[in-house]
Amino acid sequence: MADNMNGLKRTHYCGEVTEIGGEAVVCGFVERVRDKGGVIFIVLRDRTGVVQLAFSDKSDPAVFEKAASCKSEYVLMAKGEVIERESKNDKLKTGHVEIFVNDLRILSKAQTPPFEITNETKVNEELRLKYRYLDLRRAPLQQNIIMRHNIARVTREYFYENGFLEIETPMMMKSTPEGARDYLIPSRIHPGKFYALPQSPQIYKQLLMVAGYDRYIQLARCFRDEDLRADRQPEFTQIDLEMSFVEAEDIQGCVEGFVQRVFKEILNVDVQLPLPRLTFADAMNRYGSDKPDTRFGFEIQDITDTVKDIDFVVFKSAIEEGGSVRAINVKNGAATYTRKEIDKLVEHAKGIGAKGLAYIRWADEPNCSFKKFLGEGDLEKICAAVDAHEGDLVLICADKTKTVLSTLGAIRLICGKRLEVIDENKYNFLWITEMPFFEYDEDNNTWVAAHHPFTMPMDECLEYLDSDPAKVRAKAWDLVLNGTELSSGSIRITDFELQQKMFEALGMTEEEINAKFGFLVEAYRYASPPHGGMGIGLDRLAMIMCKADNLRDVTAFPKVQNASELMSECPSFVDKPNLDVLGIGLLDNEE
RNA sequence: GGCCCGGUAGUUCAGUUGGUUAGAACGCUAGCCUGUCACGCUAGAGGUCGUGAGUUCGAGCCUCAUCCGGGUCGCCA
Repeated sequence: MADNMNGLKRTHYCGEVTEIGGEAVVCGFVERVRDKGGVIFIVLRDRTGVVQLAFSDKSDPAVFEKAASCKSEYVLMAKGEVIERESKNDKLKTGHVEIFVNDLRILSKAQTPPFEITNETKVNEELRLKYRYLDLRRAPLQQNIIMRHNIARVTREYFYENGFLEIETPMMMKSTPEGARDYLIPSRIHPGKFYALPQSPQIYKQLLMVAGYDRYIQLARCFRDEDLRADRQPEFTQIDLEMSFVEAEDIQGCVEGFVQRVFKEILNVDVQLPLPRLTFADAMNRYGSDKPDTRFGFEIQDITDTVKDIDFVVFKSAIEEGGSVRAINVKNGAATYTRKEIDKLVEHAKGIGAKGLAYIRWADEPNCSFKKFLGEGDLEKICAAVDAHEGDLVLICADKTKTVLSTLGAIRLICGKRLEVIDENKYNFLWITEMPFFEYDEDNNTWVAAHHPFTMPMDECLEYLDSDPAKVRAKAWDLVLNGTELSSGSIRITDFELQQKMFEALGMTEEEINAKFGFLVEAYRYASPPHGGMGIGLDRLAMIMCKADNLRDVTAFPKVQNASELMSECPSFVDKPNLDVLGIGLLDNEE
């Protein structure tokens, strides 16, 4: 039988026992037992830190014997006098004190855990996720979860102070199959009908503006049934906001104030405002990405003009087909790349869709992979064009411009990481503006909305809506932090006629529009303030602020790559009666 | 769905051209130790080498399939 807590009340958290003298009652988990024979030390841990308990065989034998029986991860409560340690441990906040225990309660015994609960761990993540509740005892993970709490707290404080109302929107809503796949919820009362979990509260927050709530904020759970990545979980939390009577700059200004506040308060990092801006077109041209990491250089340079007369078929055919030749100059001693490493980069480029990479490696002298096609002075011209010097590696890609940019953008990131030129203590925010309104869908030869279909086109682009979709830019923008898309926002269409026209431009028939979004179009018939808003990825923000490299480290109970949870083993089959009541039969897996 | 990486005691890893009884560290168990703090010392237990098939006199190692996990491309309006 375990002991109880009768007669004891916690007076201190472990990490807060710092004052010598007086009595303390602490609770927590056994981090470590050091049994010296006549004296025993137990390190006790809770979420605030650790404190050392001391026991002697000269004092109460019952207490001493109980201390000797303690093992890792037992849950204890201990009362005793806070005394000075004979020799101090400078590594700990409580390293100068210990509690000389006169009342010890073993509240719960633990079986030996499947892995050691230590701050640093090399244990396979699969095992840690199966026993997530044990992994979550580890201090680094607890600190991440606590930091995430604090980010959420500061978020609420900031937006409340700025006049935002926190309003909950439904988790069960109408399925709108455009964009990401919905998670569906079958309806028992309406057999054959389904609710969807929200991909975002987009429509509801717009309707809150129609309803006159003016400023809305919600830490909204969102769900997308798509494949996972290190920075993508199927369920995630968005700092969702919407504002009335504003232009893009007003929303951006509000969010800038928020990031400045949260970085100052949580990390004591000063974020300089206003944040830098880059148009979407410039971002693509310079970094080959709509979410560039600007903490390092290696920018993409267009050398089409420089190489247009060189008799190298790879360059020639790319240019003739309307593409371009572009290069990145990988500095920082990249010429030390071995042939094997360069081959690997080329393979990677091929994996992205490029036909290959040409290169100039300038170790002792410029060594060029397409030397035999070069004329007198050509090499010098190319080197001059990209400012190449000894020690540099110039990687060149020739193809359709879109392919060239995405390839070099990806290769740039790989080189940046490999050469360790990225300052981990830097926080480079960047607004990406003037996003394209449409994207060309090459599979179906149609234009599709690059954003949700409620996004307002830029005023001067309205005339091209029908005639030249490629020219239309949106009143939409992203906020990028260190190469991660943190946030996305737009001004919404509030004119029902324009909204109708947008749906039509996206190829929807009137019937489809009415069936899917009729209630939204109708709402705008009753007048609406001009409005817009943003969604800020709370998980990604926490990930970057914790210096984690995946969302699992800032999510208490994350899913793995196949969208299952290793601890509870969900998703799971359900019994046939439960399916019957929903009117659902299965094609496969029926036994 | 494609590509890349990984899977050997509880954990982290080593394991030679394919060759005797598969090792180490930590953890665990038992004992000793009055000042440890990654405590120390002694002894011990602990393995279907992810799973299945194949090649071979012989497979942890080679081949094929498959499962699980990670990264990434597609996908994520």
